[in-house]
Amino acid sequence: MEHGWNWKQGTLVSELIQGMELAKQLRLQLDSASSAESTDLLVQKILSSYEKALLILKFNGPVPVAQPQQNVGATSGVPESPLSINGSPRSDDLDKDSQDTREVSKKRKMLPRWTDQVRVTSESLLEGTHDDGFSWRKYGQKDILGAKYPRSYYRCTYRHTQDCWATKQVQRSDEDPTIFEITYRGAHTCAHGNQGVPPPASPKKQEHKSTNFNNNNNQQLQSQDILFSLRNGLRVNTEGLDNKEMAPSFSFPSTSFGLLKSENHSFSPSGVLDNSNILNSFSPPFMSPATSELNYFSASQSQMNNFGEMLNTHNSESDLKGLISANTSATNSPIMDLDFPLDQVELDPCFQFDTPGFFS
DNA sequence: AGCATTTGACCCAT
DNA sequence: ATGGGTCAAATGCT
Repeated sequence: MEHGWNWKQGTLVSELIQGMELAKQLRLQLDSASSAESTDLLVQKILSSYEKALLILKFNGPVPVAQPQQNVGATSGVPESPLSINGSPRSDDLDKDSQDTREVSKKRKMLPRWTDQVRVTSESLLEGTHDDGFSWRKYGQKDILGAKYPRSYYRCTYRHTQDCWATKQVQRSDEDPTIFEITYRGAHTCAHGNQGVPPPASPKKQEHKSTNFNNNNNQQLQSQDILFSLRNGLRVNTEGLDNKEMAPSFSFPSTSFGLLKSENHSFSPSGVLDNSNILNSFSPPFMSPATSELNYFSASQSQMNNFGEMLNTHNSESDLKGLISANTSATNSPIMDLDFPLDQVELDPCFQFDTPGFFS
């Protein structure tokens, strides 16, 4: 462990915890309809905490130490590993060298993974043409043991042309058939999904269509995304965190986009970040093109990517992971909220987490 | 013709 | 041995 990072990590955790506590206070205040001033103050404090945390993350940069490939996609969300991927890893590579196949498989396994739960409304059922700006191609469907509905497998259309290894799985919920659990793996590296989305067919769709930002510029927008995400109720799921996959699952409440948008206008993160593009970073409800599976995001994939990547970037697995996995094992629940540590871990609010040596 | 989906088979991890 | 994930030929659609 690097001492410098330990210290920053401690501060980071401290800031995050503080932000979480403040958010809880805010929630209480909202429940009790407190004054707007105190609410604003809390919001500012929360934002300040997360900003600090983000700055810590940002200035640390990628961990230079050789790491397992699980975090190679720290900035782009998709591994930029030297592994040679030719898009046809199976039969072709088998002939050439089985090593390649293994590495491809390994790479795929290491892709960050997160899950989004989305609810299908009758409206979206009818619209049927929602798009998240990314182009998916279905490559498989399987009946899953114990699941009522089959699971569908999608990959980025531009896997071969742009070496984009993003995939997603869509699984209809047994309990609530209107809910689709979408598991994403890897972030898009293709330009298509993140360039300006083609003009929508109707003004209504324009409202739902996101202008996806370019992945290459993701870094600039990460902070905005994260702040916005947090402000709108970030949920972190550990689905898939089976102690091998490090990427936490980020789930955003399926709030209506109208609400998100209107709220966002008043969101000003202390002037440090230009949030003028935040609106554009959100993806609309969508339906996978030409598929029978309905799904839509409540928040853009890139947002979830970004946050997961931020947490992964530095591979400071120990503490954040520790917090998460500890709870996972304690509850044995596949899904849990990020706010668990504050409920289950007794923290002295006055404790100085950035005390040198605390995390070493 | 070109692209997407379907679906049985295969591979791999457990 | 089994289940999940992926491939790729067959088929469908535009």
